[in-house]
Amino acid sequence: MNTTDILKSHDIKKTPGRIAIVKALQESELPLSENEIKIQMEEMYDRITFYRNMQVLASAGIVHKIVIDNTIIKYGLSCCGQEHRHQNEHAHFYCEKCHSVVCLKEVRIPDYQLPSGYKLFDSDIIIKGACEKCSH
Amino acid sequence: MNTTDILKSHDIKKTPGRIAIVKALQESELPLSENEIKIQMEEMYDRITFYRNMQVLASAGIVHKIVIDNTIIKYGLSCCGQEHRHQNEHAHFYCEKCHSVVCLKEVRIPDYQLPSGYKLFDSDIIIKGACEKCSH
DNA sequence: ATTGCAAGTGAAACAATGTTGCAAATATAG
DNA sequence: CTATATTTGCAACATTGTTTCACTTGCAAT
Repeated sequence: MNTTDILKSHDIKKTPGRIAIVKALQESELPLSENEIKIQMEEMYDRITFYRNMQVLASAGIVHKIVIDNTIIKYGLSCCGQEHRHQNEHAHFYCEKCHSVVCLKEVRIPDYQLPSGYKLFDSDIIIKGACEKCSH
Repeated sequence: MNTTDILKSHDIKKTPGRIAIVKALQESELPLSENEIKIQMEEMYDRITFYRNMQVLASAGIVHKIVIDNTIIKYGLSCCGQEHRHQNEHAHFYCEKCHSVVCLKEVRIPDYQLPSGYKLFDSDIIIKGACEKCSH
């Protein structure tokens, strides 16, 4: 699906900032940080608009925010906007050497047995280590 | 183990700020936020010293930092400082209604099968939902 | 108990991440 | 093309965290 259609199919207005964010993520294999997206957006980038658009894109399920720790944050493109709560959850891998983040779609998240009375809405799994390139 | 001995056994100098932080966590069933600890510390609290002491206590394995998302951060007392990487890892539960955090020591973290070449150092699991009190 | 000094503290300044209010600009439906 | 609801961009603010540096303190050796 192209960038315009992704936005249109979620009833989100097609603005230059939003198109630039989605394009940057589509052209990248890996989730990107705000700064990496900012570089691609060049002079179009505005911090406040960026945060607001990220909220819009995340609520729509088009992107997901990956919080590695409170200072390392990445944004990943979800699969054609089909990523919502309770669906398509996947773990994220953070390489402590090259600081890249990878969506581990193939790592299935097991069913946790929560203590009785607890209700599960969502879960975030961050796996830290060394990626293929960095573990030699 | 009392507060003083915990610090002494890790070769960490016993200062009023550190004692106050560890005491606040010992007296609480649940992990606490900076602000909750600050309230207990009263006029002794100083932001810079707090962050520095948290780093010291975390590297020693006395406390662990729990990042729910980049704006909700809690600090939990580890079991007698025996919590280090690769050991005693446990998931954390965040109640989206009352915003409390619970260490889920009984939820075992399964072995993930990472893609080949990837090395695991550590993992953080945040489970979000409603706690016992809030799910009725 | 005193002293020396490494370690810890606290103030100021800075940095990154994020939010809110408001006036101006714009996307899109009709 | 126009109307209008949405979006943008600026200013200001909030939270979380770090760095530098002068001053103070914990504690071990005497």
